[in-house]
Amino acid sequence: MLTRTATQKVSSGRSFGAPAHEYQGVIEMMGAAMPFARNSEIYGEGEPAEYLYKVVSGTVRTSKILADGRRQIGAFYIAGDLFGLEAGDEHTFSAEAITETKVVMVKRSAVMAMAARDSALAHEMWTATSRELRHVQKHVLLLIKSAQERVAGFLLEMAQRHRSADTVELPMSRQDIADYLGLTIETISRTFTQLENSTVIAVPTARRIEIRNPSALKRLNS
Amino acid sequence: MLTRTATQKVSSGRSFGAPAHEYQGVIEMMGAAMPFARNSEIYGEGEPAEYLYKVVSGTVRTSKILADGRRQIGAFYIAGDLFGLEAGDEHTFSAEAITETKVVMVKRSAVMAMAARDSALAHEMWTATSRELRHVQKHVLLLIKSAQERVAGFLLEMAQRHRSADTVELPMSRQDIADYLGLTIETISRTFTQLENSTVIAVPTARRIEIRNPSALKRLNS
DNA sequence: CGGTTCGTTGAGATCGGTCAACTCAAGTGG
DNA sequence: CCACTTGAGTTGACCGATCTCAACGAACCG
Repeated sequence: MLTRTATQKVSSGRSFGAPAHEYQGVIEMMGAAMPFARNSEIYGEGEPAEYLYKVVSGTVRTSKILADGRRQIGAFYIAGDLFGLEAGDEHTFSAEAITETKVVMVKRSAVMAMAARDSALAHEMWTATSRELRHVQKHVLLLIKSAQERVAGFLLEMAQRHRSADTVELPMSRQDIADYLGLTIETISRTFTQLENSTVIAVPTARRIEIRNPSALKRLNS
Repeated sequence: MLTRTATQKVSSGRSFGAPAHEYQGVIEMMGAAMPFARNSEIYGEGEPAEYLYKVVSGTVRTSKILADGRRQIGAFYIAGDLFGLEAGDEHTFSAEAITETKVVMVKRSAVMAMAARDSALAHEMWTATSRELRHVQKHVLLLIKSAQERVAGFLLEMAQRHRSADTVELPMSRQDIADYLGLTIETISRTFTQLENSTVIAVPTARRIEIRNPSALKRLNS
C-alpha cells in the first residue's frame, strides 16, 4: 500500500501572457503562453481534452488518483515537452504545474483538422505519441525493479533530460518521486542516503543531486 | 528480484499461408497470412522494424530481456490486434507466438508511404499507437499495486478481451503471467489459490479460470 | 513406464511499508 | 529579533508481503 497523497487544488491563477517567440513548428504558432502557479491544475482527469500543451518553462507532472487514494504520476514534463496528447476526447490523467510554469496551449480540434490535410503535421502528432509510448514503456521497466534500481533509473532520466551530466536540480518533491516510482517517501529518502554513503551520488541540499559515479548508477539501472 | 526466464529460440517454421479473407481496412489487403509455431520468434528486439503485424488467430506476447536475465512482457495480443508498431526503425521488444498463431504481415515502408498521402490511414496508425499507449498506461497502474490486485486486474483484462464474461482460457504459462505482472510464478499460483479459496474464481484446470464473483474481482482491481 | 515440463505448496529470508520521532528551513506574527 | 508554526525530509524500529529455495504433484509424451 502506498501513501495517500492529498492533491490540493489551488485556484489556477491563469492569465494571458505573451506568445512564445521561437516559432519552430505549426504548434507553437497557434497558441498563447500561459502561466500556471506552483501546484495549480492545468487540466483534470476526465475533463474533455480540448487543448494540447507545450511547456515553455517550469515543470509539469501528470497524475492519476486511484479509488483508494493512491496517486500515480505518469510523467514529468520540462521545457520543450509536449503533453496533453490523448487519443480519446478525455484526459486520462490530470496535469499540474510543479513549479511556476509557462505553457503554450493550442486547440486540439484545430490541430486535428489541420492534420487531416497536412500529412507532415499528422506525422508530427504520431511521432509525439510514439515518443510518449516509448517513455511509458521505459517506465514499466522501472516499476518491475528494486528500489535502488528505480531511483537510479529516475536520476539518470532526470540527468539526461536536463542535459546536465552530473548535477540534477529536482523540481519535484520526494512524494512526487515516490508516486512516480511506486515507492514511499521513506524509501526514496533511505535510498538516496544509501547511494550517498556508497559515494555514487552526493545530496548537498534535498533538491540537488550530484552524480559522482555515473557508471555505478548505470550499472544499477541494469 | 524476479525469476530469470530462459527464452528458448525455436526455429520459427514460417511458411506462406492463404491471405486473410475479411478485408476490413487497408492493412489487411496488403499482407499474406503466416503461421508461427508455439514459442517461435516473430521478430527480435533490436531488429529493424520492417513489418507491421496483425494477429489472425492464436496469441502473441512481446517481451524484453533485461541485462540480468529478467524478462518483462509488454503485452499479449489476440486475434484482431495490431502489433509491431514502432516509431523508430527498430523493434523495442521482441515478439513470440505463445500458441500456434497466424499473423498477417505488411511492409512498414509501404504503409508509411501510403499514410503520407492517405490521411485516413495516417489517422488509423495514430489511433493504433494511442490505443497501445493507453494499454501501457494501464499496465503501469497494475504494476504499482499488490499481488492480488495485479492478478485481479490481469484476469479482468483477459476476460474483457476475450469477450467471455465468466470463463477465461489462458493461452500463456504462469511464467508469462508472472513476467507480465512483475511477480514470480509462485506468487501467481498462491494468489490464484487464495482467490479460489475465497470463491472469487474457480480453477478447474491450470489454464482455465472461471470468474465466480466478478464484482469482488473488480473491487480488488480498485 | 520414465522423463520432462508445468504448476502447487511450504518454510524461511528479505525488501520495502508503516508508524513515529526528530531535524531543518522557511515563513509569520508579536 | 525571536518564539511559534508549518511543511518537507530523514531516520529508526518493527512488520508483513513477496521472493527464494526446495520438495512435491500432475499432465504430457516418447
